[in-house]
Amino acid sequence: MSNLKSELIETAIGILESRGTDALSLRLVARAAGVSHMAPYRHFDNKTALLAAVAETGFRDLVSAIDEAVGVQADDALRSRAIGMAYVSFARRRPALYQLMFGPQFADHEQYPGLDEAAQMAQARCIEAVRLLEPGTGGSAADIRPLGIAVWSLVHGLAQLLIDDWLDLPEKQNEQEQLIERVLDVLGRAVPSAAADNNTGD
Amino acid sequence: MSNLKSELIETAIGILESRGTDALSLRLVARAAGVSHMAPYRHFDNKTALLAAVAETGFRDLVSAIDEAVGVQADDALRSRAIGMAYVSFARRRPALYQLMFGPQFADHEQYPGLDEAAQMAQARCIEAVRLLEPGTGGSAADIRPLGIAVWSLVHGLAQLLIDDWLDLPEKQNEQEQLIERVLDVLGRAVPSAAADNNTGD
DNA sequence: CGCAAGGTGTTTACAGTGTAAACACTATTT
DNA sequence: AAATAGTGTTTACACTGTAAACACCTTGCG
Repeated sequence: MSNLKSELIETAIGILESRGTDALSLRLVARAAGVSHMAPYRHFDNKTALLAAVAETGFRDLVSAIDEAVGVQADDALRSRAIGMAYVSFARRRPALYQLMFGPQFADHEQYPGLDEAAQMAQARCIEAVRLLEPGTGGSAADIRPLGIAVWSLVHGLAQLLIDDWLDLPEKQNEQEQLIERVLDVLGRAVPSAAADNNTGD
Repeated sequence: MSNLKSELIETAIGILESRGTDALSLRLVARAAGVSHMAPYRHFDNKTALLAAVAETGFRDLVSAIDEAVGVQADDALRSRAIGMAYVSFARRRPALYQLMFGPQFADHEQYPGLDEAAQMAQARCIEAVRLLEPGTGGSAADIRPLGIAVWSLVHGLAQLLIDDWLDLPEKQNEQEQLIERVLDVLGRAVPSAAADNNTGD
């Protein structure tokens, strides 16, 4: 019963990651899956809908990657850092997928509820990273929002800049990772103090 | 003297901002400029090259917007914040252009030197924002790098998330801006302390 | 002057794309 | 047994990026 649908998604991911975004055409996906070029339309309204399904899978993979990395760490501060690192690592490991996930194709991504939900789960991990860093502030849920957004923004922006090679990194890989850690730690340092003084006078 | 070349760039920007990225085809640009669909090839190697020229213009506009906004402010801290706000405002004002600028089309953007140079100028503004926030540390140029990257990442990521509507913002526009300011201020708060302790023990 | 050369634009042609329409087969429901 | 819904196919169309050949118009040089 419609094993084709998920097979198309997997095939699409395969093409995306092996031959790049430009090569990802509906017809190629169909051909690679061994069906006629119109078969995908029985399972997806149009190309964008297939891409949305691919992106949703991507978000779920991202969340899994974060959760795995975090599960290992015991200390709160380390777990928080691990979230950021896992996020960025995922983006670097699967750049084409990541770009698709945040691509401009899904202008009104509320049209794709699964996509939206999966993305919110990713965002939730960023908010969690903030919570872990807050010493013991229980109730100030309203003030945590800008911090959560800041974490997501930093981590997402860094991922984008890394993927698109806008930063000129050191060659050695461990130096690269050290630099990335330092960038992430900038926010890590900002968060606790932020919890202390939450109203900026302006 | 090839007035067509710049006219194609302007026409492309016009189409991009009025009808969106998907509508931006070489043939439409040519038609809108009143020439045959092959004329652009006399001035650009291919579609990507035209898009690169468009993106370069975008980066220059971004830098101008930042410089204008900053020129008004006197206080260092305010100028630093103004840089971030100008950056994000630009992205929100011209979303399609901004997406193109950072789009995945220019995989090896070193192939387009003008693009790369213009983008580096934008990055320079972020590094400047960090310098302005540093009280009086003169020589620690090496330590400023992660901070500059963090600023660029934050500001870029926030712009992307805003444009693609991943954040659910408050309706009122001044509340939106206040939220954005708070997000940017998170880093503003992190930077001075970062200058004090530059080696994270790990 | 004549004429080759190069720059700029045009027409024609082609393979590839997303998608609409009509059709075929198969399983399910009534 | 007959109607229906689901899943796949073939055919067709408008549109895309780009290659090739051709026309024109300037410019420099003998």
